[in-house]
Amino acid sequence: MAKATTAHKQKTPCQECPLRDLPHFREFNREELNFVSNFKKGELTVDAGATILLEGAYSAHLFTVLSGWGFRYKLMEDGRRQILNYVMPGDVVGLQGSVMGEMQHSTEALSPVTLCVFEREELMTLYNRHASLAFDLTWIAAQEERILDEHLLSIGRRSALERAAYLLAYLYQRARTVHLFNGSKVIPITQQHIADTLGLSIVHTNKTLKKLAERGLIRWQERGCDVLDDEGLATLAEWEGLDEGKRPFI
Amino acid sequence: MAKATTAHKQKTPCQECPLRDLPHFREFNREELNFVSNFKKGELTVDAGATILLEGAYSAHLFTVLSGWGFRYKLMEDGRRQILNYVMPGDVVGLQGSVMGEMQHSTEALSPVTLCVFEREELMTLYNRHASLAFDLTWIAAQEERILDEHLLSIGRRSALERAAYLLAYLYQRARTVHLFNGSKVIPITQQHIADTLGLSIVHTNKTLKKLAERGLIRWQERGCDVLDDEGLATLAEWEGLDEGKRPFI
DNA sequence: CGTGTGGTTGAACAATGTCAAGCTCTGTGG
DNA sequence: CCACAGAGCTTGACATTGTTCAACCACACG
Repeated sequence: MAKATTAHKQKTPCQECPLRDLPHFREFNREELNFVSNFKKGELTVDAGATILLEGAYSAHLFTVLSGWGFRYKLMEDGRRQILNYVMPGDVVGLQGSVMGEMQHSTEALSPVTLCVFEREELMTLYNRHASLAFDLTWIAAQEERILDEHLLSIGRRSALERAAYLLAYLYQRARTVHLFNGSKVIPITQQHIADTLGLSIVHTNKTLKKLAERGLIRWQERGCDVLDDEGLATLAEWEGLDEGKRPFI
Repeated sequence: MAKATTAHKQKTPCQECPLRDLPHFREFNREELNFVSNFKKGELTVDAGATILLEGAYSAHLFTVLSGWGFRYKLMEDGRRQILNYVMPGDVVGLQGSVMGEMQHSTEALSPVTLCVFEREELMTLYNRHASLAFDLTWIAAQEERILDEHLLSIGRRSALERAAYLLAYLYQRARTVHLFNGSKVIPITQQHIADTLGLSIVHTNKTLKKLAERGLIRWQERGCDVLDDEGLATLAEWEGLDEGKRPFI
C-alpha cells in the first residue's frame, strides 16, 4: 500500500527507448518517433505495491510501462477484489480514463515500475496529426479486449486447474516476449493475486497450484511462481498461446 | 444455425438514421455525417440464430447494428461456450477483426438483425481524414473494455444470484437506452444463453432465475425475460448501473 | 526475539454441477 | 386433424467442486 512514488523528471528520449529494440514491437518511422518523444513529458517510478491509478480518479496523465510488472483490478464495496489483467512493458496504462473520463478500475505495481508519462490534454493532437498512432491506440484497446475475452472464457468455463494453468502460461509467455525475466524467471505474484485473478478462494488456489507443481509444470518459489513448462500448461488449459505477430506501442 | 442472411443493397442514408435521433448518441456535424454515409456500403439483414461473424474468419467488412439483438461468444474444442457480451443498436461488430486481422470470437443474432456494412479497406481513410471519428473508434473499444471488466468482476466474484441479477439489469438498462423494447419489454434470450454468459450450468441457472422471480424482480416469459425491477436487480448485485452520458457511434 | 505476511493443511460445509426424468409448447409430416 | 419430434423449461436426487474456518509453519523485518 506504500504510495511512495518517486517522480523523476529525467527522461529517456524515445529514440533511445530500449523497448524499441525488441522484435515484438512494430518499428516507428522518424516522424512518429519524434512526435512521441515530444509527447512524453517525463518518467515516473513507483515502488512495488504502490497504486498507479485509482478507481474514480480523473487523471491528467496517460502512461506507458517502461519496466516492471503491475495489475489492474476492481473492488466491490464489501472488499471482494477481481484482478482484470496484468500490465507489462509496452502496455498503456490509463487509456480508458483518458478517452472516457474517470477511471473505473485501479492499477497497482507488483514490482518497482517505471512509466513514461504523457499529457492527456495532448491526446487529441495525436489523433489530429498522426493517423497511424491513432490507429495504434485503437489497436491497443482492441487487443486488451481480446485478452479480456480470453479471461472471461477462462473464468466462466474452465475448471480451477485449467484456469490456473491458463493464467500462468499467459503471464509467462507475455513476460518472455518483453524480456521481463532478468535471469530470475519468476513471476512476482502472491497466491492471493492468483486467487483474485481466477475468481477462487486462496485455499483452493493453493491446492490447485500444488497439483500443477506435482505435475512438474510449475514450481512455487519464495517470491512468486516459476513456470517450468508453459506449453504443458497451455495444453492442459486447451489454450492456443499468444499471438506471435508484431504489435504497436506508444 | 440458419445462416440465411438476406443481403439488401438498399441503404438508408446516415443523415436519416433513426438512431441519430436518440439522446443517447452524440451528434455528428455535417461533414462527419457525409463521410460516414459515404463509408457505408449497404445494409445486411440476418435471421434470428444466424451467425454474423465466425471465429477465425478474416472479414472484409465491419458493421454497425441498426436494429435487433445479438451476442459475441467463444467456443472451446469440447463445446463449452462462453458468451462475452451482447450487441445492440449502435454497437460496432467486427472492430477487433478489422483492426487486428482475424476474428477471435463469433457473433450471432438473437433476433432478426439489420446491420450497416462498411469496408474494412476504407478504415484507414477514416483515420487519415477524420480524427474525431478515429477517436470515437478508440472510445468504443475502450467502452467495450469497461464492460468486459465489469463482466469479469461479476463472473469472478459474484454469487450465482448476484451474477444473474447483474446481467439482467445490465441488459435491461442497455436495451432501454437504445429503445429496443417494442412494447414487449422482453429480453429475447433463452436460459441457455444466460447460463453461458454467467459461467453456470443450465440447471443451476434455472433455479437461480426462479429465486429472482420469487423476489418479484423478474418474470420468465415464453420467449425471454421480463425485467420488473431493474433497480432492485442492480442493488442486489451491488452494481452501479450504466453510464448516463452520451456516446459516439459510427 | 516478537510480529506480520504469505504459504500449507484438514475437516466441515455450502455452492454449483450432473444425471435423469417429465412437462409444455410449437412446428411438421402423415 | 392428429401424432410425433424437438426445443426449452422444471424438478429432485446425488456428486463434485470450491469455500470457510481454524490451525500451524516459515521466513523476513524491525
